[in-house]
Amino acid sequence: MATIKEVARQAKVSVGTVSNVVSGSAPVSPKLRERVLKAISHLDYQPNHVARSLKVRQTRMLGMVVSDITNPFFPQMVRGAEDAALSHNYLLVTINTDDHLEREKQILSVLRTRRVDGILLVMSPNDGDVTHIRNTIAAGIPVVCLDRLPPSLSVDSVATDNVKGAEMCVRHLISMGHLHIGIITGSVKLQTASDRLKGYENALTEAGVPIDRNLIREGDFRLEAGYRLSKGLLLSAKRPSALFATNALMGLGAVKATEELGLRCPQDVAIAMFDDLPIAEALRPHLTAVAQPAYSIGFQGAELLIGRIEGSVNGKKPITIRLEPELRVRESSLGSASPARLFETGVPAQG
Amino acid sequence: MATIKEVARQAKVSVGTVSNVVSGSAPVSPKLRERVLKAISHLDYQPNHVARSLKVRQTRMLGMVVSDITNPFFPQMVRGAEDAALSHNYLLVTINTDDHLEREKQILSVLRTRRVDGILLVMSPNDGDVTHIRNTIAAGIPVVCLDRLPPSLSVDSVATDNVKGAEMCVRHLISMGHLHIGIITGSVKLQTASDRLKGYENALTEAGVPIDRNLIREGDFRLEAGYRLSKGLLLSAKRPSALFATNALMGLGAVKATEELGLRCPQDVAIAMFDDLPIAEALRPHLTAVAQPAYSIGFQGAELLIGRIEGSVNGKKPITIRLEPELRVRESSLGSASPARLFETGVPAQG
DNA sequence: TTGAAAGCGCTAACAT
DNA sequence: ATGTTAGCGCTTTCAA
Repeated sequence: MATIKEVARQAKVSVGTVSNVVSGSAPVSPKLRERVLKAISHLDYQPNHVARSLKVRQTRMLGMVVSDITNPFFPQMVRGAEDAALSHNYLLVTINTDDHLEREKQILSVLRTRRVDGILLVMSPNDGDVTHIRNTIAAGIPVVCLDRLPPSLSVDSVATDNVKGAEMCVRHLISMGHLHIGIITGSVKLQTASDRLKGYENALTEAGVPIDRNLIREGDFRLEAGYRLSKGLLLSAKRPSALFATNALMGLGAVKATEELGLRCPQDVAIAMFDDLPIAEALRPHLTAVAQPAYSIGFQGAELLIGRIEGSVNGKKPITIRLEPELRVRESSLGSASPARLFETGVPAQG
Repeated sequence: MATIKEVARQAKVSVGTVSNVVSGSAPVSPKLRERVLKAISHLDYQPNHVARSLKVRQTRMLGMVVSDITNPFFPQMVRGAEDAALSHNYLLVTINTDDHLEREKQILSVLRTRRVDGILLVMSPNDGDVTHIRNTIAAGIPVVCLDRLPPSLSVDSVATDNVKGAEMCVRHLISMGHLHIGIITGSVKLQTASDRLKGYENALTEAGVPIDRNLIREGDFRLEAGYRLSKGLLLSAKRPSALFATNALMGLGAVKATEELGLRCPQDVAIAMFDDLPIAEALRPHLTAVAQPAYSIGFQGAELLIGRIEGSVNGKKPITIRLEPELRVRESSLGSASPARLFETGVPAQG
């Protein structure tokens, strides 16, 4: 690979002039510019960005730490972040943690050593152990948290209003006549999960329906957990007439469990979930879902981060962006709870 | 951020000694090592990987160029590549092209300027215009092509045996009594697509079924195209009794079209597709699919690439790895073509 | 075993 | 407008 020196020699100019031609940071006479350009194309010269990074002390790289890109919620978010990053000439480096805190710590350390200019972080469940994040910020690397929020940390963040989304969803189920609504949730250590649970409780409470702890089942945000917890609920003495899954994978698990038990959706059990799938409408049952603006979360997160990096956003107070969820009602929740069915399964109509 | 110099000063040793402690590349006496370690933790020193990269002329970064991470086939592949990369201490930088050739060229140029050590590439449709890839390789950056193969380029590659996968799938449909099988395919400019088409034709031919060009519909690998092309086929005079979708998104489009026309799957029209979805078994109808080892493609691709980079793999001849697809038969293809139905739609049983 | 110093390829300050 | 040069933070020879 040719260096700036070789280009300079071939064009019979100084390296400074070549640099000026390449970066346009200072005027160069047409004659010399011509010669430089010719040498560049002749030598197939590509500036060494590593050397530049060392000199100007910025890599124009952003770290993106997600739990698992194979979870269909994240690719959209990553695309949003990538589009914003590239439009500002940053490169996005995405790494998965699988929600392991130790891995997250290690990755943050790698990103520091790599001197990324900033980090977009989807936190792992952490029990308040956030010193690694604090240290990263203290080392001068701005961090913007996406999707999940750190209860005990003052940091910029972009996320959906999860309480509200869950409220909308559960209110809808109640309006369809369901009073016995099971919820399957990921780790309530994640504020995402606890907020959705709170929304569920709010909606029930405002409708005067007492909270039944038996209807609340906690696992992780994977399909398998959704399947297992749903099965537990559907086989319990007081079978719920509706299931609220707190993310898409758990929702699919609920569908699988429902099917496997020979129950019809929505006639026997209604299902609604947090997160919509891009492919949802192509599949049966058409699932009622709370759509999150995943792309926007990524995009706005990256914009905010870049604002911090470049100083256009300043101020000590953390910036909190809450995006609006959208309820998409589809057939999976459209069967109303029928007293007859409730009677059959021995569950008396409540309220 | 502390530098190696500050650590050296604080530990009262030379920078060379600090370097040796950090990298372990030369022995250091316990006494000095101790002092250095203390200074490092005291200053929260993180070596500057950018400076190291400049000096040793390797970034330990791999570029991963995919068409679109929101296509559910790719996240698994990326995970495979990431796992392999991280285990060898490489960082994976993933970028989307949306199958735009111009964008691919631009990204390859960015990756060169960034001095990545190697590139994993899922090519865009290119009409044989591969000089940008050739140039990248000529510049000393090894490239391994994944999933899609360059007909006119001698380069390492890892992909599924697409001909075979399509053959398996179509043979299965034939064995279920289908002789009038429609195929919806992405751009046949991609060898991936043309190979699957070839497999389709092979299976028909070996069964003595003549190829009907009317049953072959070409679009791109997106859901919308799958939907549109399927609708066209299902509304045509000779409605096929089975649909073979050449990727998952097109398959979902086919499901949507089938539903929308009030046709039952598999009773009215059987559906089978290339690519399995991790979430497939949670959804109705359960789709018969040719599963590709996406994770393996990514993993083995990265291993091969790293082998090239580090010289453990050499030899001028390109290495071609073909992985075996696996047919997963599910309910969407289990209805056999009934003569009665064929009669209804005016299609006489053939063969 | 340790220290001193050159140099990776670039930018930017300074001199001309 | 152009050339010269110091220096970004590290690794690695070479000498001691």
